[in-house]
Amino acid sequence: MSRAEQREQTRRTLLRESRRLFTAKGYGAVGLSQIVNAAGVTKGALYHHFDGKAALFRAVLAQVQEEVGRRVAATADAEPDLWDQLVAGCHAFLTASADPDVQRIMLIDAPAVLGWNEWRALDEAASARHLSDALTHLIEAGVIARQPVAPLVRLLSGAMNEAALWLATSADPGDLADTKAALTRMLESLRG
Amino acid sequence: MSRAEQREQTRRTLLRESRRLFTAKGYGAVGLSQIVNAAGVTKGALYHHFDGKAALFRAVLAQVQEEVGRRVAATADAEPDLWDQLVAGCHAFLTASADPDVQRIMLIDAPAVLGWNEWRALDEAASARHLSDALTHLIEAGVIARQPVAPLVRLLSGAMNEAALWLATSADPGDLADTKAALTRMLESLRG
DNA sequence: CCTTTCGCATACCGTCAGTACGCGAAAGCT
DNA sequence: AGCTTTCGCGTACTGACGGTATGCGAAAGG
Repeated sequence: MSRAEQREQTRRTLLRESRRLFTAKGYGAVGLSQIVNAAGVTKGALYHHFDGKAALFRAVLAQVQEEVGRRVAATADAEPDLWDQLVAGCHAFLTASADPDVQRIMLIDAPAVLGWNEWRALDEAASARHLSDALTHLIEAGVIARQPVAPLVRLLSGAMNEAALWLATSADPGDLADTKAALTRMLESLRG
Repeated sequence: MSRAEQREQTRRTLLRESRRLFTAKGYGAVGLSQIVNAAGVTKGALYHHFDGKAALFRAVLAQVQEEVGRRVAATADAEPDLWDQLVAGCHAFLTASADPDVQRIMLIDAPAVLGWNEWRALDEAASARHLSDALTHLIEAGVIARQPVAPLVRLLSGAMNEAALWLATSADPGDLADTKAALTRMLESLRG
């Protein structure tokens, strides 16, 4: 195996195993020794690829955010109508957030580990950007009233994040439908 | 000084200093040695009063939540009309969340330190309960449509938490007014 | 075939949360 | 008052953690 291949494989294994452990136990409860044991390497390898525990977490977070962003964008783009794209994207975000990786890594640990400011910047670049773009286009198209977009994005993004976490612990499968209905009603209020 | 007085004073000093440090640096970046130094005691005293670092944080969080709950309830109760109570309470929550203690301790660190489940239970008992009660009363009174309350509470609670954090880093003072306006529009959609 | 590169292992360090135990002063008891 | 018990807290220690310095051995380059 060539050196480049070996390097890539080690890096991918570290990302995979750390993501698994972070998801299962949370950032604080996972030691570097557990990660390198699971990956079959040593701390030397880890520090050769990443600047430390937080940097490793950052790389894992980037993966998760990229996956969520792709899923949301794909679902939204399937709708021809601009308004339907917004609704479909929001529903897709709720669905994607059912993934335990998303919940623990992206919604719970990330703000505390990276600080809220950095988390917000990454969230903006990944998923919230789609929401921001959609709302801007809808305003340009005259579908919803002209108003500041930034506060709306934060309100809606926060609502969806929190609802997603709540749905994770919910026993009643009807809760997802109820939440989507309530969220849709909130969105509809923008069209009024 | 009597033993009871001494005990009480040590406990209060520990709570005060740890709250100050947690707010300034965040839970993870504060060591127990810093806390006991600031309080003028030793780790023996800390472990005599609390079961550990997480338990100390829990006690601090309870303080913060209680303060926020009181402020929100007081503002809401000043309104005679049931609907105005809801709006006033939500606005009061946004205002109260401008406090750095609330942001760092209650909104950022608490979910990661205690886990989201415990955080949610405490949040429910403290501040979200008021929101839940208000919505239930409004449904009983026929002011808003009959619908599941729990998803609404999570959506609105999450929206306000996130908006509060965003407002904290906002430079434009008009953002608060814009956010309150957007939030009010969301609430109005319930009356439709 | 010799040299350089570099991916990674080994061994170590400072700091942290948490624990075991002892002291000394206040509180109860006769 | 004196004697004992209680208990608030200090002291001294431990294991585990994140992080660093350094060395080795195989692949790449000439």
